Amino acid sequence: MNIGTASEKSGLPAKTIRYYEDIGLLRPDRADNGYRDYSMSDVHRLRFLQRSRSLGFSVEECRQLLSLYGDKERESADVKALAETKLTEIDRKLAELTELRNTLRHLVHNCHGDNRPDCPIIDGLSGRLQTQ
Amino acid sequence: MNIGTASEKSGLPAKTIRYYEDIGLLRPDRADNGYRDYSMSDVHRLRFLQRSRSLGFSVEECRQLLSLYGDKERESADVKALAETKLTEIDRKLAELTELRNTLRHLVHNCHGDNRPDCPIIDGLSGRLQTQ
DNA sequence: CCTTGAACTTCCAGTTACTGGAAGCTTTAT
DNA sequence: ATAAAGCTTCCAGTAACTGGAAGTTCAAGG
Repeated sequence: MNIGTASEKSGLPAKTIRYYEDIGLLRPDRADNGYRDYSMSDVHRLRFLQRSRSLGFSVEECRQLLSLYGDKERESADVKALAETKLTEIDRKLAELTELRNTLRHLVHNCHGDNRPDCPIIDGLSGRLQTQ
Repeated sequence: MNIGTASEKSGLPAKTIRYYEDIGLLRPDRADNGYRDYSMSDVHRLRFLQRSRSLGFSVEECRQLLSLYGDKERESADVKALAETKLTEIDRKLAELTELRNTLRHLVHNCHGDNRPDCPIIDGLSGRLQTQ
């Protein structure tokens, strides 16, 4: 499929997809006319990139994560160690997102826009802090 | 407190904190010696920035979210509308993160590094796709 | 068959959000 | 008193796109 279709399916702009190719994150085929030709597997990679980038992982982290299923040479132990590391990070992100959601929910349901300086929302927005 | 302390408490590098001041995200006091002097409220803002940036919100989105408790002029309806919008986004991010975590968990517990091209992990890593 | 517009190509420049380093002033610790 | 650590500004560099120009290719209508 052409880059436009891959863009639709992955949720990434064509510009970004070409950039990801430039930096070696995927290598689509080329058709005879010179157009890039994306497989479903390419689209899977792109969609994965779209997601993990939007969740705050760096391109280099994404490159590592992609190697989890792309690199046949990789040892199982390596894969597991990397996945474990990322799992810890994901759990932290989940906890932070949940807290942020609770805070905003509270704001929507309980606050009236009077913005007192001691509004309990402030703590929630910034997360738990060591007091001092 | 000095920028070093604010950095520790917020989890942001001093460089980044100065940058956030440059682009108008906060305005710490200055001590007589010219050093920046951060209040707990400043630290709250910084910690909030650290979190929401690492969760994939842009600086401009963070600026909006910060206005939720920083801008006394803001109408309650505005605040609520913005918070609602962000809530939807957060829920989507939560769902995606959860899926990514499940996938990695599966990888750690069930895979053996043989990387078959039909490995069920591939689907999980890239999320649900409209098939064709 | 011709043309017109959308979609594709490469290349280069600009933007966002930092990040590193130089050069110099202030504070803290011996 | 002096050395190290921490602060200041400024300027340059990097990461990850993003926009636009200039040209090619394809699909549709006359």
